[in-house]
Amino acid sequence: MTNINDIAKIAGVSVSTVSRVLNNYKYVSEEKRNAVQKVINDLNYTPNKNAIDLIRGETNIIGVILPYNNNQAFDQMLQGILHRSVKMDFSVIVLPTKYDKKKELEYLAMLKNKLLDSIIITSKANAWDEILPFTTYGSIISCEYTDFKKIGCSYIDRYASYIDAFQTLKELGHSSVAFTTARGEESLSTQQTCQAYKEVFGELRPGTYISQCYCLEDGFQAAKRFFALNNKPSAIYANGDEVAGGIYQYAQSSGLKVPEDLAIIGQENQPVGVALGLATVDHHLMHVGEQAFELAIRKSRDKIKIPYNIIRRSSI
Amino acid sequence: MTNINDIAKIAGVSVSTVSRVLNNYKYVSEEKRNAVQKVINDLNYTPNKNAIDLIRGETNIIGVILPYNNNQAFDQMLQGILHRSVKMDFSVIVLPTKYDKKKELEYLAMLKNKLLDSIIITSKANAWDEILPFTTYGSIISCEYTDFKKIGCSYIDRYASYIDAFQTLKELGHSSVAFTTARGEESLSTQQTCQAYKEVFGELRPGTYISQCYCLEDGFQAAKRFFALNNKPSAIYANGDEVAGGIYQYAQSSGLKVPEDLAIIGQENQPVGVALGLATVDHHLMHVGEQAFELAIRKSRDKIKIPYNIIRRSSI
DNA sequence: ATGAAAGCGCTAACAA
DNA sequence: TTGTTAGCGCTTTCAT
Repeated sequence: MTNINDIAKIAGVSVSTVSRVLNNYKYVSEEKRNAVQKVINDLNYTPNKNAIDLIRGETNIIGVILPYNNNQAFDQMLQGILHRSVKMDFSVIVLPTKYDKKKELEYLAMLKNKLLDSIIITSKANAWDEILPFTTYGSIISCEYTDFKKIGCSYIDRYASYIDAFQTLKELGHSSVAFTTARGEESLSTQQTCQAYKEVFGELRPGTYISQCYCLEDGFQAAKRFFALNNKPSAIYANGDEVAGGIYQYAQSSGLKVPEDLAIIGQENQPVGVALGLATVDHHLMHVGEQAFELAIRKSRDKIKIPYNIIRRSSI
Repeated sequence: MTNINDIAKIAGVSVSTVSRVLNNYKYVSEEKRNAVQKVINDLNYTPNKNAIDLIRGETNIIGVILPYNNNQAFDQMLQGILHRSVKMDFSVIVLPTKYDKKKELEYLAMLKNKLLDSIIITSKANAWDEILPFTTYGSIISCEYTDFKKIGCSYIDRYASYIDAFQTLKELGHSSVAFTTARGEESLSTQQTCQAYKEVFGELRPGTYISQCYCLEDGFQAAKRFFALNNKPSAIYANGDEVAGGIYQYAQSSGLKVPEDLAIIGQENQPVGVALGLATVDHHLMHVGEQAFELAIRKSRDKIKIPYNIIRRSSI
């Protein structure tokens, strides 16, 4: 590894002069500047960013905490973040937690360790109490809404969107509505979906929803289970278009007409939903990610609400 | 920022003792170890990873160079890499190039700067000549095959798979086959597809393929253009299942029966293909990513070929 | 305009 | 077993 000392020695100047050339300082004579530059080019030298970061205490790297790397929703936010980061010359480091609290805390420590300028949390395992102290060391942005003043948010009003989705189905005349979720009751969005269901339909009877739905096959199996019940649903609100696609496949395979026998509505406006003509609630998660990135780099603590919209297609 | 000196001072020991406690060295008396640990806990101290990396010259971070962050294929490889990285306690930093040669070189310099242990290249802009010198500073793994001894590869035999796909269509009786690609002739995989086409069907007439196909809508438009030609295809090989899905939609919308009037085969076994019953060539790109990660961390220069397989569904 | 020297926070010989 | 000290590669005063 050739370093700044080598360059200085060969160019016949001091390390500080080399540093000045490197950082485009003034007060360097043209000749010395050229001499140094020549050596830099000849030796194909590049400064050690690590050493620079160590001193400067800034990295131009932002971390993204996300639970899994195989979840459509988190992926979309990540895409949005990457999108913006490319333009702004920031690197993005992906930090998957699997909802492991300890691991999450370790990642947050990277902020303290000056390895990261800021962290975007798409979904968290720890309580905010645990996370808040780290705001001392860098900005923390959440993709879920929180009241805490120290946390910037780029979020969607999930509860309102769930209400809206259920309301839409109700207005179409459905009284027997089922739904699927990703994680179980430990998940905020599952809780909110249940809450919204109660608000719209009055009560949430057991068997109304099925959790652990992530892919097409999960959707298929969920539909199968719903239709094995006494109280068969006339509409299903899926937690994603892939799952909705699986439900659609089940409908097809059992001769159910969509939407006459079964209405289906998904989420996130994915290709599979477009292809199958499935209605969907588009939460614009990519946009959520993009805005989160903006908040992160400008160290803002604003709360930005990203609007959702329902896309009506032939499945409802 | 409280640092190792503070801890040492307060605990009444030397920095090296603190360092030893931090790194679980032996030759530290229980009492000193406890004393140090107590101060560490009290002050909620965490070592500066940056400083550690600077000395050790290792980071436990690997970089992934990919052209875009919105391409199904690259995403899948990235998923595979992330998958493994979680288990191995490595962080992954995403480095999108947009095929910008300069940017790519900057990323490779991160290897030199000891910011990264190794780099996985999913697709590159620069020639290997430009890239090879960086192997001095860390391992570089390619997800495309190359002969260069210094580069480890986790790859698929794309050419063989293209041949196989075209051959499959030919054996089904198709003589008028069209195909779509992502990038144009500057792309290796486009070149290989063309080559394979020639090998199987003898010649590649103009209008046989359409490039810049990335999503459902692109597929739809491509199909539309194919069917505006005099020589309409009886089968289309799409460069992805999303594009294949768009082609399927076009077929539906113009009353073409699949596969009787138009056979469709896609790539990568995506949900949309499963939902629509589209045949596909599964290149197991996630697996490619997983293996690339393995090569990266063990600094291997092996060449691992990942087998593909054709999944026959009702669209052919 | 330029250089010497003091750090940044840590590890790792080397002594003791 | 413990402490002292010399770096890692760079930036940044402070002199000159």
